[in-house]
Amino acid sequence: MSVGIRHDDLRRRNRAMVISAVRRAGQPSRTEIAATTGLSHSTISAISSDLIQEGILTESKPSETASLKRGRPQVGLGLNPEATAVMTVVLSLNFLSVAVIDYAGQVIAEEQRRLDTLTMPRDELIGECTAIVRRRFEDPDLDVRSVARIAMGIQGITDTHARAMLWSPITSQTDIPFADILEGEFGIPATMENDCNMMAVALQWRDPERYRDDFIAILLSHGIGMGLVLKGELFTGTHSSGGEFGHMIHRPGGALCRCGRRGCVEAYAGNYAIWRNARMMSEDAEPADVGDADMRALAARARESDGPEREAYRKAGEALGFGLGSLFALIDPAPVAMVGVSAAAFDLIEPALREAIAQTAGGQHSKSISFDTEPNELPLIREGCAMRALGFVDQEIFAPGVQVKPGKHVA
Amino acid sequence: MSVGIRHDDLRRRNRAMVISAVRRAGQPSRTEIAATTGLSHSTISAISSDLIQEGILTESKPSETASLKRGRPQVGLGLNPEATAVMTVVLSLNFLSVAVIDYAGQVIAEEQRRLDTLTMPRDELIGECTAIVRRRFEDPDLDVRSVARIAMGIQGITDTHARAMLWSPITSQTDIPFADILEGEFGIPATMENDCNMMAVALQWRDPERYRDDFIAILLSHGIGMGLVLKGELFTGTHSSGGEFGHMIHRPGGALCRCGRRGCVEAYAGNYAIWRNARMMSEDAEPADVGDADMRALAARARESDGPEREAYRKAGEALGFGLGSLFALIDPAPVAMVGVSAAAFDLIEPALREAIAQTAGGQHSKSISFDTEPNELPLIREGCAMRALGFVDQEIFAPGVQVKPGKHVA
DNA sequence: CTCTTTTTTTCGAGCCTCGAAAAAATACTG
DNA sequence: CAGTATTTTTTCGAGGCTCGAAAAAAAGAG
Repeated sequence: MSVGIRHDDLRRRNRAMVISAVRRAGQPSRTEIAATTGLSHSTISAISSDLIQEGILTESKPSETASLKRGRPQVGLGLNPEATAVMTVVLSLNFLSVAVIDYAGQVIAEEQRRLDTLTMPRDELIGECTAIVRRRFEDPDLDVRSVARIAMGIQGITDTHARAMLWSPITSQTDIPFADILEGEFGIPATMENDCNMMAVALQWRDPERYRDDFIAILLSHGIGMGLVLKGELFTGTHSSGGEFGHMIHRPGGALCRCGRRGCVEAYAGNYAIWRNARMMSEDAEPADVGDADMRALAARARESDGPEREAYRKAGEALGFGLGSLFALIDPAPVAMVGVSAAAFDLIEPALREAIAQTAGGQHSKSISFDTEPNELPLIREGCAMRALGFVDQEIFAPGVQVKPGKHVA
Repeated sequence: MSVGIRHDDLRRRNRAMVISAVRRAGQPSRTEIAATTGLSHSTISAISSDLIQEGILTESKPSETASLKRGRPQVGLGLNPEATAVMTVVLSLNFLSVAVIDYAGQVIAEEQRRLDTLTMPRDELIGECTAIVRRRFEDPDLDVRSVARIAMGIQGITDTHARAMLWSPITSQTDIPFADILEGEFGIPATMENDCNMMAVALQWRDPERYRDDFIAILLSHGIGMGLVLKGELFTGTHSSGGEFGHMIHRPGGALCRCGRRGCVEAYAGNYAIWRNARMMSEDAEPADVGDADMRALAARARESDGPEREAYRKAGEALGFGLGSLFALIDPAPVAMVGVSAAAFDLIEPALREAIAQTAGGQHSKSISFDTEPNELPLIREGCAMRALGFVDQEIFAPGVQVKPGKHVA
């Protein structure tokens, strides 16, 4: 069962609520905050004056929404950009990037770097990651002590506690405890996040109307990944980052997947699988890396004529459709965002995908399921990491100590 | 975002915590409750003396665990059986049962009845359900006003809010708002629960060691159903009861399922599917009802000789294995309880099932996944309904009013 | 310049939890 | 059998938190 509520938790939680309301709403007045949180004006007044005093919030004086109304004008509350900063590190295939983000969410410094992740030995890979972070800290413009959190995102499987990369397609290395490494190196709390989960987090912030309580973000790239939000919360597996949509079984004993098994969705819909089918290679052919440019050229050819390229995309759509259908049997249909280079070829994928879904339990709603596409995953992953890190800071700045004890579950 | 915590919520929640601790632990002393909830002894003392005064808890004097220790002996706190009562109604294929359960969880009255659910018209089906409940209320031994909740369980799909049956294999009727019907008829709050979810709830109470944070209950009967507990909480779909494991796609375009689609797991592992395969009928053959006795005879024949019967169970195991494998790709492996008549034939199913799982993303753990079997689902469903109803009562008795406002989700 | 309206702050009241100390209830000891 | 030690439970005052009501502040309207 979850633990009882102590008297001191009360303030802590309500402070959290106020900060979260401000981060979400932009420049809300105290009155608006009182309305959305359900707390009384007196309480909001007390909490926000504390937060301002502590330098967490700032009053953003007048102007803004031209006050045409009578009465005392509202004064907006905003996050103080200088309250603290966070750092994001995103490691993807052959590419490493880092960014420093202020408390209000603005990027204040960044650096990107190409490197050959696939062949790189373990130590070198870790070394590159720590080095790029170190260079940011050496930047004289940046006050080192202002960085309160590092969130690292990686393509691959991470553990539930967001401490380590367990497996990744971008390197042959496994089980790298990046969070511990970064914390040890820089003495700043760090987490290791799954790329697709961060995409989902970012979508939630980018378009809260559309991506709110339930939605799915699917990465269509070299591999197939998924970030899933259910009832407003990121869904993770019980041991790992979870949601290995790409490795649901599409055809038992079917095409060879990069993971070594057969018949996974990814073995039909990953870049290498589309490439393999478009070239009419065997379904057992070893998965090969395909560049984004090659994939775009492939899509162009598929649009031109009805040859094996188009058929390859059709097969990808079918695999994705049946996979989504099975998923929808479990969680009910939800809006889907397709992200990554093959999302730019979604026009080639969609017909077969919808046809497949229509044959599944999700089928009755197949027409109403809406798809969005976003070809570029990296900015999304970075945004997600930033929001995640800021979220942790929000929770920690106001909660000096006093964390819930690990309790048993509740009925 | 979720709503702020009011000062009065504090007591409400801590009262809930105490009641829940007592329901879970049996006869805990105040000291034990203080330990598990993390609240101070003074607080527990205050809350429990309130609860005793209100007739919700009782002090179960001494004896019990022979107090060999020095010092003042602990006095156990228990639920007062007379505090209130709940009623469960379970509707399954050709069978309707009702039970009255006291606040401590003991059955105090019950009635069961056979009826032909498949052919029964809508009004008659509803009429039978209300009539059996009415008969309980007419029992002079029962104080009508003591029943505070009705939980109805049904095989089939229910909506997220536990108000209505949307679809069920036991009748051709759809969208029956049983919760509203019972509330309207008897003026007592009611819910409409999915059978497999209730099985999962019951398992959690029966064996909290084994079935705690993450586990799966699978109903192997006429159809294939699933109840899923993740991170200690019942997992439901966003619109429906969710977890339609039986209708994940095993083989695209494959065998005909009772739901009208093709290739579902159920079309290979449901009773009718096993029967169809054992008789070497076409996979397109219309699903037919098979009695439990016939299924037991089939299993016996399969054990005797390696004929089509054994092959039918093998196919069922394969379908279940690949389905579980896909599920484990999404949620990580967890203990599984197999429930229902075909769980008694699990020895015939298990080899192929494990072989299939080994070929999937869950494969690396296939050996460590443990299966439990329970051939009789009805008692589980009833227990689950009872615990669910009592849980609601626990929440409502101490929370007179003051419910959280429907809020937006939190970061 | 005064009145009206709206936002924000102030202030006392009422709860709630906590820690410390007291009270209660039993086993151990000689 | 009386006194001591030990453990559980209750009591009591202190400190904090939120709330509602009223006051204060800051504008536009007339």
